[in-house]
Amino acid sequence: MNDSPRRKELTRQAAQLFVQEGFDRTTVRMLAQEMGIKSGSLFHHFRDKQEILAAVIEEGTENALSIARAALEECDSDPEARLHAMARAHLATLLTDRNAHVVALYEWRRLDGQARAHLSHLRDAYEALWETVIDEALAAGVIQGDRFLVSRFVMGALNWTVRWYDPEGERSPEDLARELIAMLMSPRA
Amino acid sequence: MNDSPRRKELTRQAAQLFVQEGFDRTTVRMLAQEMGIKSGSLFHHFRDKQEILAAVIEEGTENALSIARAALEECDSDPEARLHAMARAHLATLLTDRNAHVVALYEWRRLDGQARAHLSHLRDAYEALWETVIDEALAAGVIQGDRFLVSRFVMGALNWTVRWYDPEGERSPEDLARELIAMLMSPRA
DNA sequence: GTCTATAAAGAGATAGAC
DNA sequence: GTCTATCTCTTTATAGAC
Repeated sequence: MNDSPRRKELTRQAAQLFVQEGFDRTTVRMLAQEMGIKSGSLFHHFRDKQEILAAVIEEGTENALSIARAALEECDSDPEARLHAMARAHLATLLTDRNAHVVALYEWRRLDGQARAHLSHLRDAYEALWETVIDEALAAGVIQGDRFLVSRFVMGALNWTVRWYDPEGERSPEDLARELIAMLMSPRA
Repeated sequence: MNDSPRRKELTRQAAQLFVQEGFDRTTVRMLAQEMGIKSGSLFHHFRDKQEILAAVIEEGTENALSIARAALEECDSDPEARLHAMARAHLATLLTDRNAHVVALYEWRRLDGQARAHLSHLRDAYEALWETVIDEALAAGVIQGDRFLVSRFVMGALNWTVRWYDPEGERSPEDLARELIAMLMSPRA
């Protein structure tokens, strides 16, 4: 529809509700209330509920991608440091930011075919970034295994943290990232 | 309500739909059609839709628990073999059986408070089994790290396979289990 | 145990005034 | 850009006949 700051803000608020309640259980009336408007007004900003979901997922994936890229640029080329940076960036968008990226991962199936086609290149770009960093680590021998499987196992371990991580607990997202990478590392040759 | 074979069969069919569509998007009419009855008749077997979900999740967790226990009994006490057995059992119930256990993991949040209270001991028992096996592996030094984090990372990597595993592809669930455990193993001292 | 019929509530979305 | 009002459809669940 457009890209106004207003729409961005509404998208951000929608993301919060989608995480809390799930997309299916979030009604347009709940969304409107969160945004401080009436439900009828919502459709001035978005064509339908699907479009809100697509906006949230686009925002969440773009954000994750740009944060990951920025984190990699601050690294030198040490494969372990780059793995670590990716894991920290991923957990930051999932557990600290705690919104749009979670929706992108957990509500992807609720996108209709058209939105999915439009957004899959973004998701693919993010996953490709992970695979690149994992390839570097495999090539350097700091981890071992199959590139495809390792990347999916690592992303799975990270994505599932959403289900059990307690922000009030003692461990920080950074602790989690460090422990996960440590768990994967092969011994120094 | 009861434990008839009929109810078990209906529960099995409900599980399939819940995996395909998600709990929220599965209507009682879809459930009834899958079961070959009319929607009104459904409420003779289950008090409400919530009770169907609770039945599916109970069935899925009990099944996962008994399969994991059986797999462990076939092992000797080698910690690596036991880890491997747990991973294989877990993936078998998720990817081969492909039903109730998936619902238990992915629709837990949709349970109401009462059902959650009633079923959490089952889920805890299953997670405790995992933690025991991981403890043994930590004690033997075949893996390293924090017991709590390792078990959650491993379960996360396994649970997320549901999202990307292709049953028509070249890799079997057994392949996945083997690769995951290999990825975790520390070098022999 | 299953059916038909329907009640009651809630959903997404639209129209037109302001 | 937001409001009120409302349409239309779908949802879960119930009642009572068979």
